[in-house]
Amino acid sequence: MSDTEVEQTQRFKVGELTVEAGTPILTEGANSAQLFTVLSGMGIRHTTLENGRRQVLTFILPGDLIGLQGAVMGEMGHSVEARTRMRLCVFDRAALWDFFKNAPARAYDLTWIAATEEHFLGEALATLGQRTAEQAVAWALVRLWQRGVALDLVENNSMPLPFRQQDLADALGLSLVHTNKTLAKFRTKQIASWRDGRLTLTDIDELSRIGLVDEQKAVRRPLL
Amino acid sequence: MSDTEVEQTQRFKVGELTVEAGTPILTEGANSAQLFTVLSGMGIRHTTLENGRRQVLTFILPGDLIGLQGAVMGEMGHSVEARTRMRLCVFDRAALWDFFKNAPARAYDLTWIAATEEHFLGEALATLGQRTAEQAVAWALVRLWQRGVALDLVENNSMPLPFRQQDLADALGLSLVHTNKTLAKFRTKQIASWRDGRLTLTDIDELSRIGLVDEQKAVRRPLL
DNA sequence: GTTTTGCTATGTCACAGTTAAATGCGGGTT
DNA sequence: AACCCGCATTTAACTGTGACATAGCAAAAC
Repeated sequence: MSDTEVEQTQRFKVGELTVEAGTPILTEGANSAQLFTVLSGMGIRHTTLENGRRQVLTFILPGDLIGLQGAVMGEMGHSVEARTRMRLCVFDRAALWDFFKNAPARAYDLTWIAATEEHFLGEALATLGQRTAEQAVAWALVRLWQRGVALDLVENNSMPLPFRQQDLADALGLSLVHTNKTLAKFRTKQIASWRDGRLTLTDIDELSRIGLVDEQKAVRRPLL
Repeated sequence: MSDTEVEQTQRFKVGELTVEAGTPILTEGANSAQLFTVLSGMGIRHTTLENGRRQVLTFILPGDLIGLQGAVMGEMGHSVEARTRMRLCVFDRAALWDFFKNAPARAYDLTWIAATEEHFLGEALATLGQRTAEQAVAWALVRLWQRGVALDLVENNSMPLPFRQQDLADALGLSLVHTNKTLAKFRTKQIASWRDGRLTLTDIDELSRIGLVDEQKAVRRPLL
């Protein structure tokens, strides 16, 4: 971001917020008055069907924008929940329109962010629809790993991954048992190990091959 | 759209284009110089995995915007293909930035459109992940029906649906055979009938109940 | 008129993944 | 020390869906 862009963004920033793990940040169906950029910490976006089943839409990592959908559509289509303590930069929704009028470069970035989220959801849709369970778990770990690399979260072939196995299962439309078995298989084969809230990759090439990921770098996207 | 908005949009319109059924409009991986609004006709957005399997991301209906993702991200993450003859309103990608500078209201609508697409993909993801095959097919038919109603395409409880069963199967991550069997079940139960390129709904309430759809109206969104 | 092609329809069998239940472990609480 | 809770792990039984094969039909091509 250029100095001008930082200044423009700072003008719409209301403040910062810290939430503890487990805190609901946004609620499906509610009308939210704020958007947030994630400064640190991790969380999930999820939605619940009438049959009580939960779908995790995306895992939230630092740099992600939260709440744009509700801001422009008037009502949140999903909920957002913290999985660790999170620090958030808070933006006022009412200022969104001023943002478009006074900072077109930043507004363009917002559309870019929305398009990137859409692209990722499309990739996830293709995963659920056309990858097997093993391929899907591999795909998810590779994608999370790539984000971790981009965020400089990786040390000694390991990065924090403070989610539950049920979270990954609900993201991929798998049962908890099958997800557990698949992760055990990767651990046994010494490809990847996820335990104690950390992901360790031993063989990124093999995991990418299993997940049918062409190992392109994480998609470039702006921050708000 | 107000008169001013129409004028602003018209200034970025390059022209109109008619494509025949089967024509690829945008290609995954390519860099596209244009965006399109669908004036008439139908198509599909799809992507193909390394294993050769095809995922249909969305069905394209009149009013949809095509190519925004490629325009802001620099490269199309999926392909777009006409399923019938389609008339498209063509916008120049190079003019997108001017759009943001000179018509903030229209730029805001673009972000709104992107957020709406994202919301739909989230709902589709939840369908693939947490609905059974029967529930998924019912969900898809209800959502297509609702769009048909909003577009005034429905006559005598019937609307055009010029897609193949393989398209729906690939949208829901199901096999063609299973999709065929499920559609047959709906026909036998006299809930819905899809044949000869037309969808006829006999019992929208029952289909909604099966599909776990709360029958809210189609999400409101702007046009470009 | 015949053949080919694309799509839809149907039957059968196999299995990838689900469901239900039980167990183990570590951390927190009493 | 004992108990409780949340999460991970494991096992067994089950099934929804996929794969395969075959057939029918209409339109297009020859």
